[in-house]
Amino acid sequence: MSGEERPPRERMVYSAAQLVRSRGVAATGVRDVVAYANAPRGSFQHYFPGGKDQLVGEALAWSADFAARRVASYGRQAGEPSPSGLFAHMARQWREELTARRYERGCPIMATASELAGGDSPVNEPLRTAAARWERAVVEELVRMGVPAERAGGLATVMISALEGAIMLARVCRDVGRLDTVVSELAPVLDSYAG
Amino acid sequence: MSGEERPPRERMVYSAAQLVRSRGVAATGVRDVVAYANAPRGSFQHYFPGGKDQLVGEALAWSADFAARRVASYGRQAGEPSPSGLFAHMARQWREELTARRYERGCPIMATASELAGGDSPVNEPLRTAAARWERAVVEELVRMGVPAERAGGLATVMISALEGAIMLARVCRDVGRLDTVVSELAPVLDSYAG
DNA sequence: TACCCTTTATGACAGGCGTCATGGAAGGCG
DNA sequence: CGCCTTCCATGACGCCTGTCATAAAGGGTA
Repeated sequence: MSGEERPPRERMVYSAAQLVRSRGVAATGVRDVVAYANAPRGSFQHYFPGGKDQLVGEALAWSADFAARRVASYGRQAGEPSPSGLFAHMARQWREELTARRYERGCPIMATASELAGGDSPVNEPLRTAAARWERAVVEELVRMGVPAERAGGLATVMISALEGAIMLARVCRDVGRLDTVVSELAPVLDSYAG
Repeated sequence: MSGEERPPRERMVYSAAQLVRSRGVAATGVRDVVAYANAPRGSFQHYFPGGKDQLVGEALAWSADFAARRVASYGRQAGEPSPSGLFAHMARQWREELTARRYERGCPIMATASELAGGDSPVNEPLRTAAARWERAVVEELVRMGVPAERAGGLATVMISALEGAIMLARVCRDVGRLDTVVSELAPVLDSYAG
């Protein structure tokens, strides 16, 4: 998009994120990432002395940052913000992504978790951090719109859980309608935080 | 447990399911499966001429069957069945599984979806069939307890989505509390199918 | 006994993986 | 000029992957 393209290191992190969330961690080779990023091969071991684990970890951090920004963007463009509105905002972005890219890419956190969360990989901590960052962004956005703090945590967990599951079902069934279903079904609970 | 152990073929399918849902598809080698199942190595290519894809496909079918049976078991042991009761039933089983096995194993459908649902793998169809089988089992259980048919589909989608996402978060954060949170937050919506 | 079909055994193949070692360009700076 | 740090290039290493080829047991049946 922009005239000058980003430096190789950044391109590799971004590329790793995209490849991981579309085929998973194990199926994403470092050579693939380098080629996808149009980066010099020798640069990989220079910028990522920690190897593949470091690359995946940074890809997760990048993704979490991206997700957090998306969440925070809701407050600035919503007239009358509400929990269900925020949830619909998040789901809509995924709906567009899935249809535009034909269900090619899913959530990098889910992909990494499925493969690594069960063991004791070094990527485990970046993974937990990424999930926490995303969750915290949702909580902060909820609190900002008036949801009591002790209620926001639970709502955020439900929103992220349902969204992740719906993304998965949408990809498996090749049907973005799952996202709409979850949004409309969940709207009542999300907005009844007063009761 | 039982005196006579199951035939090698069945053991391999079962083992494949367990390994896939703990480390993912790509990280699960056929040699691993054979060793884990205590099966003769030469038997793999005899029973699964379709190779790894066939094995993973059958592992998914087995898992879906297992999940469907678990769902159906609720109706037989619940005094006053309700949607939220069914959901709590499903979540409780996962809670026990995750704590007993220390978050080692997740959902095989999620694991396979994360790696393969984006492309055009032969495993894609078994994957979709497995998800549909599980979803259908939930729908049937809901209808059996009096939920209108046109409402059951949406509820089942929400339940499965939220459960899958909560499983993921629980594994990432090593905290089964996420499951309890989702159960208690979702209870109101699930039981308000009359309105 | 001989035969045949099912099941198991074993070794090899080509290819990909992550990582490492080594060496060369590029450019600021004394 | 020389030096040194940053960045890139290239080839190789050992390991593991899924698959195949080939052959040998096992166990009924005629």
